[in-house]
Amino acid sequence: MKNIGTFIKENRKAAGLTQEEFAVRAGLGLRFVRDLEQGKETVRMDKVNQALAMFGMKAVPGKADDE
Amino acid sequence: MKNIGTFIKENRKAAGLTQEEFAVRAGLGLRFVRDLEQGKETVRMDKVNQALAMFGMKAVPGKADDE
DNA sequence: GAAAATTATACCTTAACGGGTATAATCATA
DNA sequence: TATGATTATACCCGTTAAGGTATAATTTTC
Repeated sequence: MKNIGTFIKENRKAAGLTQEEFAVRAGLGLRFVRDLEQGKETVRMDKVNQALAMFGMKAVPGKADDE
Repeated sequence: MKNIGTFIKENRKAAGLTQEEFAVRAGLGLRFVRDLEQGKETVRMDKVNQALAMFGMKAVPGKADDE
């Protein structure tokens, strides 16, 4: 499974949303959405889950070596 | 899939480690390990991944409705 | 049951995340 | 190319996570 930032970026685009639109709808700050999609690792999990929830997902444990 | 805190708690116990031993081996603070296992949602993702890495895992997107 | 070990909760300090804003860079479209 | 839209990077500040320590509660072991 791809990393979470990539997942958000791809699904956001597939939904036809800009980062700004996505941030507003998810109730997140634009800066956070950008940091997340940019692969920042020190983000807060509650915010990450708030973003993933837009696609019916959440952060769960997965094999680390899955591409 | 269970939430991450539960995953850590169960696997840590299965490995026969106390929270303190686990914290030391993972290079994490004892307080963080406790907060994580207690279900604290505002933890930082890099620390969560540091804990999951002890079992070859990392945080990935998963279906939100999986029990 | 008692004692020891483990875990949970509370207080304090330091470092940094998240948010806002501004500016630069990149991409899309004509 | 030019123009606009979108995304990336940088700065400042308030809030808070993380870690340490101490104490209480819980669990385990005898």
